[in-house]
Amino acid sequence: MNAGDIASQLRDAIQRQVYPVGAGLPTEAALCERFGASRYTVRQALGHLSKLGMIERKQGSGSIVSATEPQVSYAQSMGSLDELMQYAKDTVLTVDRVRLEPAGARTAQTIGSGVGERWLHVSGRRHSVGRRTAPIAWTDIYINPRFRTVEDYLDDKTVPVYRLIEELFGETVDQVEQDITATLVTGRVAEKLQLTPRQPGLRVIRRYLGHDQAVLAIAVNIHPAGRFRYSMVLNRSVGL
Amino acid sequence: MNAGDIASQLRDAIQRQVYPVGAGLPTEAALCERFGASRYTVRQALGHLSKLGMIERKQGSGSIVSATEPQVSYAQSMGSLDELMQYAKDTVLTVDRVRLEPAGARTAQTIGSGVGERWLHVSGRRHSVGRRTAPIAWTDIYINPRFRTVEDYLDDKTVPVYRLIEELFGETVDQVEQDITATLVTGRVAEKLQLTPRQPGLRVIRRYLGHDQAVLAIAVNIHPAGRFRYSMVLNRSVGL
DNA sequence: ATGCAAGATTTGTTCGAACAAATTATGGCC
DNA sequence: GGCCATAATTTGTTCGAACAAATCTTGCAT
Repeated sequence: MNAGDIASQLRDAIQRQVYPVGAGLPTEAALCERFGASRYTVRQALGHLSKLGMIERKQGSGSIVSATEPQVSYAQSMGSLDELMQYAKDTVLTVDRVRLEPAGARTAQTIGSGVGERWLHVSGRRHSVGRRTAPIAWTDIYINPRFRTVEDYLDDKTVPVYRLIEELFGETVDQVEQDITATLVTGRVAEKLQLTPRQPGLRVIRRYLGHDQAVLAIAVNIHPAGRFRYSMVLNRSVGL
Repeated sequence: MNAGDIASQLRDAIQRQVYPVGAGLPTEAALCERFGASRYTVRQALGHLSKLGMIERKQGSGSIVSATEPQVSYAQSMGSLDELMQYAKDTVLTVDRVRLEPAGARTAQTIGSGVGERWLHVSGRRHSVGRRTAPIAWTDIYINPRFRTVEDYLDDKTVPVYRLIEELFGETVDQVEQDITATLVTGRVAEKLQLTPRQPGLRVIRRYLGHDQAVLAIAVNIHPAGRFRYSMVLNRSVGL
């Protein structure tokens, strides 16, 4: 009997509650005898179930059933943060203004900072590279004052700000929180985006968090309808 | 030398371009000799590098270096499709209409079917459960005619349609494609959502794909601004 | 030179064995 | 009974070996 078959049979047994959740599985030695397989093969099968999240194994103690169904999860296939941004490689940020300014009440709410904290505020338009088209987004970036010296490196517009922070300060972005809402594009932003006012748009807020959950930077993007679509593909994956 | 050390040394060698990307790694036998380890141990180390996405292995051919750095990926933490939908558990779908109707040109474009194909079209409003609030979405669901008999099971409104298909037909949703765009909510939809016309909204299209990339169903959700926010948290992870 | 078949190479899978490390059970001592 | 050292149990890791499956190489026949 090969590893796959053994794993399959054990999975069935667990689902038929031959081994209920919380109960122990037979020992490796016992399974070897039952299936007439070597310990290597049995261990491969058990390792598979473990990866599926159906059992937990503990040295010296044994294996216990932790779930009756594989812990499926849908993982977004994303190789890097650039893919999260999707357009980073093909777009250029044209900086309109850079200022170290105190957060107003609404801004503090948006970026989760204290009112009056002086974060570096970078704003500008994001264009497709190469072609002379209307901008695809208006961007407001709020950078933690700890990293305010990135201001001097904003020339190279193809490098995302979060990457600048990573490289210049040795920080790593460990987590990104992203919110997407619908909004009405009006006033100055509509003008900058060469848009007739009161058009619908996508408001994408990204919070870049460091290893200790500290906020490194926040980017607020306003995308006019029709110029941007947020796509993702989620694959069924098992375990993790 | 143990498996971890071997993996670590090979990783260093790859990063120092002793084995450049595209080039082949030494064979297992050679690595056994070099590190004075058994083939089992060497294979464990190679398997680790493979999981990290740094090498690709092919039976009969050998291992080639595919990347100089571990392929870090930002994985969306999502235990199930219900989490992708986010609101499934706390909302109820009130079905307005169910019809087997031929796809028009625009609908066929949206759902990726042929014009004239008769898909089961379910439309309705999605409410928060319990409270008498304005609906948070207008939903159009297009179901592959293969599964049109789910029509008889639509009563239990808390069960998402994709789950009905999974359970009734033994299908599994292997992939979900999701597109988010901004839109203007007008006409009949605005009315059904108790909305003054020309409000901005979020248009979320989800395509549920089976194991052979076959389209099982498509859901189009229109969320009025302010009543819905699409949030996600992405964690840095290595390997996948 | 070309094409194909046989052989060599390389990774994939399984076996039996041995020891290490962690946990649990046992038994004696107070 | 309670405590602690010891033994037994169980999983973790590694070894050497053998064969299978996929790929590549070689050499022969045409």
